[in-house]
Amino acid sequence: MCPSGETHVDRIFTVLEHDIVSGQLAMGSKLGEELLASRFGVSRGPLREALRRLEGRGLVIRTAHAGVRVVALSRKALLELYEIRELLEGLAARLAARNMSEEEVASLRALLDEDLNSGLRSDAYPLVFGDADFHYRIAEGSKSVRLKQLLCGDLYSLIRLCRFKTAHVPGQMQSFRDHMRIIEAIEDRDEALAEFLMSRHISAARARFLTTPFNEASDAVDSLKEAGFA
Amino acid sequence: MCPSGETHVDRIFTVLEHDIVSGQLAMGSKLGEELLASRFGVSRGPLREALRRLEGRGLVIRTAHAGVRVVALSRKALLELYEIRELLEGLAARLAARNMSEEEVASLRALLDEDLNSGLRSDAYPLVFGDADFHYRIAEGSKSVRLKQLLCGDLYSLIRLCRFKTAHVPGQMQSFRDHMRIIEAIEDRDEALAEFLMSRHISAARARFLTTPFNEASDAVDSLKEAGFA
DNA sequence: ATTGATTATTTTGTCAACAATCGAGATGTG
DNA sequence: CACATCTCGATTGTTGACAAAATAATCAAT
Repeated sequence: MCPSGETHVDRIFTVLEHDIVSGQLAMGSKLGEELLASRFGVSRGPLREALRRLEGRGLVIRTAHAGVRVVALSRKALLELYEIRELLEGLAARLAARNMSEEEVASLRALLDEDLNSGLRSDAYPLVFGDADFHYRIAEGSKSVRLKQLLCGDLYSLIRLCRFKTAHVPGQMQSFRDHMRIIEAIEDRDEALAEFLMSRHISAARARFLTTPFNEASDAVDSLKEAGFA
Repeated sequence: MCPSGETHVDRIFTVLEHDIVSGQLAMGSKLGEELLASRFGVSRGPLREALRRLEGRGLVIRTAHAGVRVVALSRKALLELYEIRELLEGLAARLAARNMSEEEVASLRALLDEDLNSGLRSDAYPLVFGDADFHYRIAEGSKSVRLKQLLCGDLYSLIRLCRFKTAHVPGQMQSFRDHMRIIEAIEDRDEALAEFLMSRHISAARARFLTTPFNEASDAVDSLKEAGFA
């Protein structure tokens, strides 16, 4: 029933995590236990445990006797995430310039060159994925397990959760040029420059986000909180 | 049976979290379900859910059909944590200098003055608590809920987990002087200085940690990992 | 005596049923 | 008509039992 070690909880956790960070489950959605359990073809027990794991990672919020909902990130929370990510991605770039193997550097360079050829003509969608991949590899290359876990597992997930709404079409070219400069710094093993460029890269993304209208429901959440209802 | 909203899972989670970060549960300890369930006077269901929450927060590690153990932090992992905390605590100090209310600043100042009077004569133990309280208030004063959650909930917990072993008796006076300088910077609303001082404060702690012999079992874990057994 | 396979026991994973709690709609009252 | 209360339905919290897997113990063979 459980092929090769993977338990039901693991499977459900993975699927739900993906559905949340990919935006298929809207922020604030209620996750009824009975419904989800039947959808996954399991009992409520394993499902609840998977939800508890998501709760521990801050992707869902459970209120006693009321059920669990997908976390609703307010504009303020998003800005906090960007502020943190600005520092941590910078650190990752610095460590990557120090610790990445030559093979990893070459592979990343190849990835960027490929994006340059295929991504320029078309829409922004492949660039979004390319962007995710780029940052993922930097985190990987930092050789810091905890840092990679923080950036890829927690922070980046939550940001991507909202990125799908705020189309960041403007600035995609600038973003790509940032990436090019960053990998040049890494190739030169210039730690300080890599950190600076990456920090500024995130800072620019935050600034771009700051100017977006942000017509989301989370604004309503903010209003409620400010009014003292939550 | 459940007085006012707090469910069994919440209670167990809180107790276990405290027991882990306070060192009462040694790193790598196995947490048998049946035993713990009887100790808490509940069934295995809620206990497992609490463990799943801890798993999501990275405080325990579960291997399928083998049980859950308290996370064993290697020396390398500790250093990674210090590296991250250096940046994040600096950010917290900068934001605290910007966002802390006058009351919070005054209260923090009072706390330090009190420590100065009561803590100088005696052993280092109250200073450890004072240190935790100091950093907690800075994180709180940053007014960034995510940052506070990261520092207090995850990073600081894990570091305190090992702090109890590495007696940081040397440098306690220097640490206290650092705190004094930091609050002065916050009182002056000098964001850059507060960030710099706090970063250096953590950096010094890391350097101190780096020179400790570290006679722990996690070294064995490191050796095993390097040998490719895990 | 050590190694290997095999059984036994313990521990974990899952399930279905029960109890407790909350929310919505109905009902009665000012 | 507004408002408070009550009842009922639905959802969550908890439990004990059962199935599956892994560790521990047993024993035979070299």
